[in-house]
Amino acid sequence: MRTQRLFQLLDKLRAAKYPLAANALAESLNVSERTIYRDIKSLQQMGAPIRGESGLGYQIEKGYFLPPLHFNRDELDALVLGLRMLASQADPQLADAAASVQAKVAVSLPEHSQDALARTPLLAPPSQSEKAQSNRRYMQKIRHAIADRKKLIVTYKDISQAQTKRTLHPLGLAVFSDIWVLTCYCELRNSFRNFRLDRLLTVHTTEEKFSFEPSKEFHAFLKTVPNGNEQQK
Amino acid sequence: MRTQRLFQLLDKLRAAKYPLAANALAESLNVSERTIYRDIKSLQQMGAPIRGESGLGYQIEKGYFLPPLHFNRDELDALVLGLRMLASQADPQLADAAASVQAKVAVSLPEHSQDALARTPLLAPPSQSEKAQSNRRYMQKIRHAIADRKKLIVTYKDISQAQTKRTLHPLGLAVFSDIWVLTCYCELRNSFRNFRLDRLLTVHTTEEKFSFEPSKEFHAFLKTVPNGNEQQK
DNA sequence: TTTTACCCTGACAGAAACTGTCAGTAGTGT
DNA sequence: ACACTACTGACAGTTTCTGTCAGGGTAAAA
Repeated sequence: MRTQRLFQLLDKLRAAKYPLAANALAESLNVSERTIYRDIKSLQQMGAPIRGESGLGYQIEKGYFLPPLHFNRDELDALVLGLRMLASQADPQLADAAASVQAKVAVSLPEHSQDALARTPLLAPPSQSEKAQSNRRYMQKIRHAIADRKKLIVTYKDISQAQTKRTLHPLGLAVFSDIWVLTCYCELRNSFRNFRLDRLLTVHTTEEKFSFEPSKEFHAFLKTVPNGNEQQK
Repeated sequence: MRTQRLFQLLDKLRAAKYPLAANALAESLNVSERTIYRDIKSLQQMGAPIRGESGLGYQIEKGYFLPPLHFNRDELDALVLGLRMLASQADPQLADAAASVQAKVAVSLPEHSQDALARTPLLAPPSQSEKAQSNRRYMQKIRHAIADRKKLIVTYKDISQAQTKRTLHPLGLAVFSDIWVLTCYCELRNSFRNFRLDRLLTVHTTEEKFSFEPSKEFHAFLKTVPNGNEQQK
């Protein structure tokens, strides 16, 4: 538990460009400042080159304990543009995560590649269109419900403008350029249903978890789709 | 406390030439065997390549130094979905690169995260629409020209269906959900011009390189765009 | 086949470590 | 002087960790 957090702390420090203050770290790791101070001390005692400056925050000597990752130019392009495309459409939390991935990968790269990362001339400007906004609206809630296997109660406006309210097992999300579709198992109809995120009127996460039933899982749904949509292996 | 011991354990395994049995490790670290089993399990979950064989003991793959990257669930989601979104629209070479990034990251991840990667229930099915196809058509050529700073000669069909042929300095690409736009400096007009990839009729890469002129570079173009499109912080 | 030498797991209660809170000191830059 | 931050000690409550016990496996030697 603590060990995990120590590694997370290291990761955050490595990824950060500027000094990080204890209170910021405390918040992002969901512990008190006091604990951060204790953790930092532990890391220092274990040899990590972390220095803290009053009024500033903590910094770690760069290059400390890094895994050797080697990406060629195409791979860097793919990584950066992929993350940018995601960030341009996803909810803020996921967009932050994308930035954090890029930061973590960046520090584990040779220096000349680090510049290349940020300067990649492949952009995906954040979309502020109405559709994009409504996609984002419940995205985070839905992602979490999928991950936690919590039932959702949603009201949905279908193509004919009719509103329906259902209890669902959220299974997965699929993106078709700018249309996001939530795949669910519908309790009422006893079958798989898909919902466009921009047509969801309300989404309520229940505390009730749905249990594992092979025939009602995402992979079962995918098998019903002719064009094997499973992305690469 | 425990963290310390985990490192000691790692050290002992690395230093040992022959397999070490749990009871020997227990004695040298002054804990019970049970604790050793638990510690080993923790290390394995953190990605350490330790294998235990009945009747023998534990050995670690040599050359292993440190549990490397750590991504949380959101970060893994961002990485995977970002790469999938990219792969759904990009040219085959870039799509392959995306797969390769995922593979490289996967191997540097703790065991339990590796599964999570492939099973992420966030998809972006490859788009086979006409528009997607025409986006892909010259994408690779263009990416390389941007990277190599080689002039392009293109014929383009603009909104009014008029065809034009130009010599361009390709500077960057921008993605707006399913529309890909190539930003260029146009030699003829002496200004920046944008071209939709799906409106390009022909693209020819010349061997002539364009030289560096700050006012004709991508970052100069970006400054002319009000909505600071530079991604991430 | 039996024995030996190990790996590995679950349960549980007591021990130890960790944590938040509070209260206070000290350094650094504006 | 003020704002902001690193740091430390003490203490009680909570969580995690540990050892013990009681099994179940596997692979090779005897």
